[in-house]
Amino acid sequence: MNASPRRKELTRLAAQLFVQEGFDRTTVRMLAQEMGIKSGSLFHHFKDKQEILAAVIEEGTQNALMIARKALDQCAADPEARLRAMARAHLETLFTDRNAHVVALFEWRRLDPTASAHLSHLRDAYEALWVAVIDDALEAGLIHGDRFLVSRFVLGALNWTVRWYDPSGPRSPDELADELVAMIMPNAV
Amino acid sequence: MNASPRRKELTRLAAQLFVQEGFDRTTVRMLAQEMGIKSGSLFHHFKDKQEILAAVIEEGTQNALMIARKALDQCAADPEARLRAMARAHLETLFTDRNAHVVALFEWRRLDPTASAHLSHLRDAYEALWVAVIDDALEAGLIHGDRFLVSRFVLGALNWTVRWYDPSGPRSPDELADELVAMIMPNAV
DNA sequence: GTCTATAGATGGATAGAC
DNA sequence: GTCTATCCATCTATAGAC
Repeated sequence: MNASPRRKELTRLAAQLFVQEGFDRTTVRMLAQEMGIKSGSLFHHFKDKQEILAAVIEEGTQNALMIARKALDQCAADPEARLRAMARAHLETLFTDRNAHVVALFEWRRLDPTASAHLSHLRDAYEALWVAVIDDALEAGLIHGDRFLVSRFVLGALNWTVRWYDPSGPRSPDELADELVAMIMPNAV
Repeated sequence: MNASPRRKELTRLAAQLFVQEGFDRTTVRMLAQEMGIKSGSLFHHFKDKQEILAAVIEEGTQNALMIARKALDQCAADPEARLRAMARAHLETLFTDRNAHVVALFEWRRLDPTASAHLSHLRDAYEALWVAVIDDALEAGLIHGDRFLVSRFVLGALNWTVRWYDPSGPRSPDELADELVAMIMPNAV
């Protein structure tokens, strides 16, 4: 839709608040203050609060998709390397880029049905990327199990890091990703 | 605290609504209606909405702890069997017993600091159970990695099932748990 | 594009009768 | 222990001036 630089910046600030407080507890007054305007002015940029959430989630999922594609493009065809690259990319969008992807994952249910339907193809595209990479690893015999189950377990393990991992701690997001891959692929290096 | 049968029943109903709607979107009027009383009467049983959440989360964590302990008591000392038992117990409290444990996991951040501090020992006891079981599997050489990382990855994979798994589908929670254990322990049966 | 002002709705919680 | 009635805070969203 509308993707003015101004709106992009406002979306970025909204994402930050949504992660800190959760969507429901974030008021339009809080959003406006963070953006340096009054709450009434906010509705010049967004139709309503729902549209802000939709913008954040679209941004976050789009971003995750782009980062993952770039990561896959830059690495070899080796299934293990590709799996590692996906895990790293996922954590990068959660902790380095920050916020918007976290909102997409944890506040998806707060989208109204229309917005959810409109954005689901983005989420599906991202998950399809994962299933393809998992598939390759399965065919190469690196891991075993059902493609969808493995994908969802791995994504669950990665997503839940938001609840406990401190990116300013001793371990980098990349190391974290590598540890997860090592856990499910014990025969590799 | 107070654990009258009446309060237990109200807590159970509250858990159901909190899972369906989320804590923030659940109003005291909705809670009262589900309980068959008027909203004013609710405050005879609970000091405020926060106390309802605390009751649900205490119930959910307590329950997870009990189920897990019982499961461990009933199985052999074999590390693989114990890990499988823990995974099964975890999914059992999420999908069979239902609701209260889901609230404990997904709405913990909504607890006020006092309640959170008061309940954290329960959550810690449950996680300690996990770390101990993971530890045994590590020492037995069944899996590899850091004890805390493995625990959190596994718990993350299990917790995230709430977002996608349909317990009324073809796969039972026990089968799901077994698939996860197989994923990280590929050399076992 | 931002402001002030406020409408209109809904939320948590209380008081006091029964 | 439940009811009715209601207070009061707060929230989303709108209207119209600048």
